[in-house]
Amino acid sequence: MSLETQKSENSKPTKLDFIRQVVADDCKSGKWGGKVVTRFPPEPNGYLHIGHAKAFCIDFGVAEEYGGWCNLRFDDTNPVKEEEEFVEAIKEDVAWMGWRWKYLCFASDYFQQMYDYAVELIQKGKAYVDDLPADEIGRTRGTLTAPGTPSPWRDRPVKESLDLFTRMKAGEFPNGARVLRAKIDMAHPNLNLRDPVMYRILHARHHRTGDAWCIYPMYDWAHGLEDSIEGVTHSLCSLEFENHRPLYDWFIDAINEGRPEPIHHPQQIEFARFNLTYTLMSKRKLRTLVEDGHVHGWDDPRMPTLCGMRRRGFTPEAIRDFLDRVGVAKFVGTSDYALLEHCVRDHLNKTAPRVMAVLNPLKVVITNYPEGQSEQLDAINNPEDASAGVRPLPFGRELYIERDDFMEDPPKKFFRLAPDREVRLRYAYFITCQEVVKDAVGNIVELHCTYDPATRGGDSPDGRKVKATLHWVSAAESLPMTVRMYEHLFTAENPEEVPDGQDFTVNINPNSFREVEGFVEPSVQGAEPLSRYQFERLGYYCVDKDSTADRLVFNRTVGLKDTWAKQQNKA
RNA sequence: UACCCGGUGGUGUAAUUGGCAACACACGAGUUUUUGGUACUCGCAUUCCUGGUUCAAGUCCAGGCCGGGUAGCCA
Repeated sequence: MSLETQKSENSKPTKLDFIRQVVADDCKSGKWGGKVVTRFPPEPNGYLHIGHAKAFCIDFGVAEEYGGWCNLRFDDTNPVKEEEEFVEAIKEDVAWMGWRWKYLCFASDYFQQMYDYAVELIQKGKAYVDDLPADEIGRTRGTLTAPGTPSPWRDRPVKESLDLFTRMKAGEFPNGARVLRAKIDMAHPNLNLRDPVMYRILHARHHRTGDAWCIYPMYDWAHGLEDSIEGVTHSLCSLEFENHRPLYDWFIDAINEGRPEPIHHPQQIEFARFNLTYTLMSKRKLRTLVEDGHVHGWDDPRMPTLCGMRRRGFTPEAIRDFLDRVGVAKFVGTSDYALLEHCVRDHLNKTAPRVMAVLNPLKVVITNYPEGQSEQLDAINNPEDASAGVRPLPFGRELYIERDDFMEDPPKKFFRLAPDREVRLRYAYFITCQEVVKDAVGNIVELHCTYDPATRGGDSPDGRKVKATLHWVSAAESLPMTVRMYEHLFTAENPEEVPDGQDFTVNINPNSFREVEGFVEPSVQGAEPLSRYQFERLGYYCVDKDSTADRLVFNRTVGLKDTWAKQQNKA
C-alpha cells in the first residue's frame, strides 16, 4: 500500500510534522525495510494526564498512519515506586482513548538480557563496579562547568568487576554498597556521559519479578535496550532526553563492538511536551492537589488526568482532535485551554442529545392554562443529527424557567422575559409575563404569565415574532438533580507563576467547584454514568458516577458559548 | 559561567525546502436562527535583533539577544 493511499484512508489532510516527515522519508528510502515500530513507555507509578496523551497519540498515531504498530511497554525498572494498580489504570486510559497496542510489554521481561549485555560490557572493559557511596559519586561527577574526577575503582581489573557484579546480583551486598558504571569520560561536557550508573542494588520486591532480582537497571541503561529488543524503529520521546541520546547510542555501539550480529539500533526523535493554560502537569504537584484535599481525588473532574477528564464528560474524540490541532514541534509552548473547550463543544454539539434543565429555578404559573391539566409536546433530540429523532416533553400549568431569563427592569439589549413581554418557551408556547410576585422583602418568588394556545409547538400562526426562546421544565413532572459546576482549578494562566516565596497553591481558584440543585426533564431518568447531554442554552453535562436511582448527579463538562454573558462582563 | 535544543499574529502550528506569510483557536464587527448555541461573512503580523549572500530570505551565512533542558544509585 502506498503512503498516499494510507494517508487518505485515514483522512488526515494535515501537513506532516517534523516527526512524520522523518518517518515518511524512512519509509520511502526503505531505511528499516519500510517497517514502523513505536512504543509508549510509561512508568506504572501514577495516573496518565493529557500530557501523556499527547505523547501516546503521537506514538500510536504515527505507527497507525504508516502501517506499523505500537507497543504499550511499562518501564518498570524501579520496584520501590511502581505498582500493579497503575498498570491496569494506564491500560484503561490508553484503550479509552481509542488505541490498541500490538504487544503489551514490560521492561522487567528483559532483565536477564540486560544483565547479559552488562556482563559483556564489563568483559570489554567498558563498565566497572564502583564502591563509592552515592554522595561521593555525586560529588565527583563535577558540575555543569567543571569536569568530574575518576573514581578510584575506575580501573579495577575486569575480573574483579565481573566477580563483584555477580555477587551484587547474588545479593551479597546491602542497598547502595556498590553500583555498576559505564566507563566513558568523566570530563565529558554532557554530564550523562560521565560514567553513568547502570545498575544499583535494591533489595525490593518487584511487582512482576518478585524477589528474582536485587539489582535493577537504571533508566538510561535500560531504555535503549528495551527499544532495541522490541525492534522499535522510531523511539519518540520528549525533549529532555535529547541530552541522553548520545548515551543510548554509546551503549548500543559498545554492545555491538566486535559482535558478529549487531543488535538493533533504534532512532530516537524528541519533541516538546506541552503546557496548558490554567493547568498543572507535574505529577508531584498533582499529587499535592489530591493529598492536600484541594480536589476530591485523581479523577476529580477538574484534574487534567485522563480519568478526571473522562469523568468530566470530555470525549476521547475531542481530546484527540485537540491534540492533533496542538501539533508537534520542538518549541515548548503553552496551548490555550479554550482550544480544548472548543474541541469538546465541537464534538458534543454533533453527538450529545439535547435536553431541558433549569439550574436556578424561577417558578412560572400559566394563569390561563387549565388547572390539573398537562400535555406532551414533541422536542427534537439533536438539531445537528436528524436521525436522533424526537421525544415527548411534558408541559403543565406550573413551570420553572431560569432566573437569569427574567428581568423586572431589563436593559436595552436584554431579549428575554420581562413584565408585559412575550417570549417563546422552546417547543411549547408563547407566553407573556403579566405579574411579578414578590415576598415580604422584595425577592421575586414567581411569575404569573398567560400563554397563547395558538402557538403550540412554538410557531405563531399570525407570524408575529418574539426576540427570545427560553428553556423550561414542568414543575410537576421534572426530576430534581444535583449539578456540579466546575471552573479552572487555577486563577492564573500559568499556575507556576507565583509571587516571591510562595508556591503554586496560591493560584488555586477557590471557586473552581460549586454544587447547585436544579430540575431536569424526565427523559433522562435512568441515564447511566458518563451519559452526556446538552442542557439547552446552558452547556454540556454528563452523569456522574455518584448518581443514584433516586438522585441524579451531573457534572458540567463545558458551558455553551455565551455572547450575552460576555457582553455583560464587558459592561 | 559548560554542553544541547529552540525563537513565525494574543495562543498553537503551516509555508511546495530561496518565490505573494497560510490554518485553527482566541478577540472584534456583522448575517442567519424555535438554543444570545450551531452555521456563515469580514477584520486582526515590520517572521527576536543587526549585518551579509541573492533579482528575491521566515527559509542560507555571521554575530548578538531571549527562552528551555542538563550536575538521582528517579523515569
